[in-house]
Amino acid sequence: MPAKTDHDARRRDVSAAVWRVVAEGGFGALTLRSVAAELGASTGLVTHYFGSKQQLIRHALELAEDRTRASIPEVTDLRTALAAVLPTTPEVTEISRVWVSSWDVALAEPELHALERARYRRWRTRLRPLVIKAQSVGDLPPGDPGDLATGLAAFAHGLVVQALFDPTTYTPKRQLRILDTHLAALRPSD
Amino acid sequence: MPAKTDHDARRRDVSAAVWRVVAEGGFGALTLRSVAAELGASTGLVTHYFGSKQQLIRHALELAEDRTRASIPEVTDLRTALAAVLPTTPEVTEISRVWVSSWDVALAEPELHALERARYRRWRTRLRPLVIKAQSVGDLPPGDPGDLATGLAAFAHGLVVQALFDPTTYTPKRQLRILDTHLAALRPSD
DNA sequence: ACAGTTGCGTAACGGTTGTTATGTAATTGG
DNA sequence: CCAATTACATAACAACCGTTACGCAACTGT
Repeated sequence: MPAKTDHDARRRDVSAAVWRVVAEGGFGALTLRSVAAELGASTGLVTHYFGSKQQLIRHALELAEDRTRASIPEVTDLRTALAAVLPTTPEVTEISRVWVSSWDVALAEPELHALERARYRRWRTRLRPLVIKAQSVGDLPPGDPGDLATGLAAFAHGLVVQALFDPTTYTPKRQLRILDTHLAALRPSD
Repeated sequence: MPAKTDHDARRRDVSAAVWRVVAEGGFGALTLRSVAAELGASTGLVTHYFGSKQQLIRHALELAEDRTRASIPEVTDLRTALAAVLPTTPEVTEISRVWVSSWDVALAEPELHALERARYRRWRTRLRPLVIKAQSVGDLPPGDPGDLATGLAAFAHGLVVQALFDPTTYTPKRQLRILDTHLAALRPSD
């Protein structure tokens, strides 16, 4: 019944083209035709694997999530968890670019808005035990771990945005230094 | 020679329509026709006052800057300066929405990218003396004031984003509490 | 070998986009 | 009063958008 080609492999090709388009031009540049052109194929191929533009956008966000997860493998340490989201490598820079870019469309469309909110909640939930651990060894002051996780996530993402707009100023080394001195400043003395 | 209508007043009308469009739908929704429709006028009127779409985008960013400046009047205190950018009022929420939304197009277009970088640099420069003052009275630990300003700006903007996506969780009160406990945690216990 | 299914290029469709030209009414200075 | 200028609606324009339909080639199970 099924035809020759490896469906999943082809889908991954389209998927990769979607990523390249969004990584370079943001979500404003994501169109069926730009993906097709990036792939050197026709729009028919794109619609064959992704029925509509909504699904393309959805898929781009899933890709961002997958790549984020892949770039942050099983972290048990707060500093590492925060350092992992900073654009200190081309890979993470690309991912960050896509996330920040997605906020325009995510703020406009209620469904994507809810998705992004859920994503943030998951991130803070993942950060929470690391915060508690850091508190227990005296690396962080006492206080609501949720608020602390929010603050640290905020610090990290805010730094991401500044680094994206000013990569010359915020070299990888400088980003990590700022993170480290920030964490050091948060450590209660004794 | 000139005709009847008050040119500047009319221009402000168009300007207000531009703001309403961007505040509600983000930069993805900013088109000549959406502005005209918002104004109940024709596209001819819009192009009469703003020649091209580039200028419309540019103007929307200027508006955001103006409103930001207007909502942060002559701040001499670090906490107030940071609290002023948090979306704790409808007005600041609207402005924040526009800024975050603008990052998609700002990351894509080199000219807007440079503008946003400059804007961030100005903000940090304005924050710097407040940081130094806070350090001198023992509210902030010693260290590079530039790095501290970056970190505090990052914290604030990161909190802005989370609050925009989760206003139920981050009520104005909670935002300010998170800010205050964060600043308190940064105070060296000498 | 043939019927059925899949892969995907081609292309048409109606709608929207930014830009530009045209027309017309109203105002003003001489 | 008239020539010049401005304000703006109307609308044409080519380009582009997402979606859909069509058609053909290639493969598969029977």
